[in-house]
Amino acid sequence: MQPSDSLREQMIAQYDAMSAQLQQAARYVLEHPQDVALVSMREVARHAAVQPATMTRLAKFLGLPGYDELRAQYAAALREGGDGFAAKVRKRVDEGSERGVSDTASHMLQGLSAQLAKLCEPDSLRRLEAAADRLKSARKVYVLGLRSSHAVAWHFHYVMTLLGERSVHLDGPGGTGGDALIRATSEDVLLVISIKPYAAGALELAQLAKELGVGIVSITDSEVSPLAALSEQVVLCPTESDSFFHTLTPALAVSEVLCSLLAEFDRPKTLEALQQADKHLSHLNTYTTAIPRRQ
Amino acid sequence: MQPSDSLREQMIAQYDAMSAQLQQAARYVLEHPQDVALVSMREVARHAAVQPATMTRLAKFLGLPGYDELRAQYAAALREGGDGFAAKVRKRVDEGSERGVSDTASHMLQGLSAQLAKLCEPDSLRRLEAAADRLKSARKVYVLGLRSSHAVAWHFHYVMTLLGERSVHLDGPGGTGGDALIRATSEDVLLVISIKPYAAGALELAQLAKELGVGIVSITDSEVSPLAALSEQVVLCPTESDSFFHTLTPALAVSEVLCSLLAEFDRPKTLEALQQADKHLSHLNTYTTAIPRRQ
DNA sequence: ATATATTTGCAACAAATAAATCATTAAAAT
DNA sequence: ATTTTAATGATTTATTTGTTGCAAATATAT
Repeated sequence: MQPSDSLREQMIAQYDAMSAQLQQAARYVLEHPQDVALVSMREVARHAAVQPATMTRLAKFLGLPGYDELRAQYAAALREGGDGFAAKVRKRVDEGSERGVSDTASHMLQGLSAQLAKLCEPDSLRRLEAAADRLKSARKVYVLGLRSSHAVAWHFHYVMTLLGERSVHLDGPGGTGGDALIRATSEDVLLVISIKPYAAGALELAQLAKELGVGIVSITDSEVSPLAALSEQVVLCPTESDSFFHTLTPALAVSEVLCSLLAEFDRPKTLEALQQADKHLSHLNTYTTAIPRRQ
Repeated sequence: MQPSDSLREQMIAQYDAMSAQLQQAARYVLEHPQDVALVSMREVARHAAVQPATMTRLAKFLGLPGYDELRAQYAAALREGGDGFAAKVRKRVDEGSERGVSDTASHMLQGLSAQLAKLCEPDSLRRLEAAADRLKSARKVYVLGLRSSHAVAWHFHYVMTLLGERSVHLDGPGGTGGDALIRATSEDVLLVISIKPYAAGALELAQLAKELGVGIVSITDSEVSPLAALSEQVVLCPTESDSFFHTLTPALAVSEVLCSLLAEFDRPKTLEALQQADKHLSHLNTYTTAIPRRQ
């Protein structure tokens, strides 16, 4: 809520060393931090009953290049306060000052880290829970994700398969992916993942499923995503990244959380299913720990 | 945190009635409410990749006299949300009352966030950079990831395809995935993703590739992973999670970073490739922004 | 295919902004 | 008491802001 603390403390500490007008300005700033962020300098000055120039002088007195920097600090503070949870992580991003070659990588990773932290906000958690509940109640879960979202859809389906849940991946060669919906009923749910740019095929299938009475749960990137209008439950995930592309990492994280919530719901059943999968896969020699010898 | 709700809801409700540019502006506003309150209109417009005039038009479309009123509403909302203890305390209370399901989710997400943050350590960054360099020098990049790692492999390959790079995904029906290695040479590199438990098939193929002289770059979970011994470059990613399963999220993040580093290496070429891909995909009507009409 | 709206980008505008400059005033020191 | 110093207020200047008018481009209807 306060600007990087150092500023606030500095103002208090140096308050006695200020001139009368400066004190008056500083006092107002201390007592109305939001105004500094949200209102123009002249208006702040008017409220504080000082000359506009005094605000500039206050900023310079504090060692800042100008009033804009003062406002920027208060704006940043307000941002973090308003956002709540992601605050700490976001701060680290700003503080990251290593300018190197691997800076791109570092920035990206820190950004992703912040985005995941942001998913911990109450609203997101509510949505996750609601989505998990809806999936839980389904007889069968169809999973759909085209193009970039394919990775998320597939992973969700893969994990659900290990769990023994009745998961069906809507994907197949020659555009036959949608065929599995033939026997879908209103007892089933379709989990569809789609982020901008939205693949037309995924939307068409979702639309079709909805007309069949299938419940729709979606992982998408916006309240105004075309998917949102079709869905009973929507989980939102950010996709912005410093790079040329949208990131899928938050979407994947969301899908993993959904898997977890579903698994957690009935732990004994989950454990049993996993043991069964283990046995099956070890019979097939699917996994190894040593480097396999080739003959 | 949201502007008196009515505005937000109005935007969502009337979203479909907006023109393309208006939608783009509205979308940004919805997703970055703080920005509207804290930075100038022109800057918001720049971030939203929209003309300044469009922001004014958006405000008028919503029935407001001008953009200033829009900002005022968002500023007022931010005041209430960010300012008071009240908001935060209320949030905490809400959170506390449901110490159940959403706690699992929150824990997982925070854990993932921390893991990504850890990937910013110098050692990881060095490995990422080295891996990117090695991939950069390759004539062709084969990508391999089986079972759970399939998601990561596929996503990497998908992005690289958009970049126009010569990427080949070692995957195919009926176990024919390895066939693409037939003409692999020492000028090529294989990127293989594998985490515990390691799929035997992936290791076999990697071993084969190595015998062909193909350079191996791997994303894996441990220094003592069987992959590490085969690889010229290894990027390590954590996979531990609170849930029953190993998490793929860090691995995916790593692969996205690698894509970024490769894309960043030759920005002009990247941009050209992306434009070409854009054109191609729009010819095919791959993407949509509206809900497709079904006939 | 043509005509008619609608949407979009551009450029110019007046208003407002923060900072810089200078003159005046008050205070401190000699 | 006078000089020196700092503080304050008024004025000016170069930007930047939000808005508007208009033409090009696009979509829609006839």
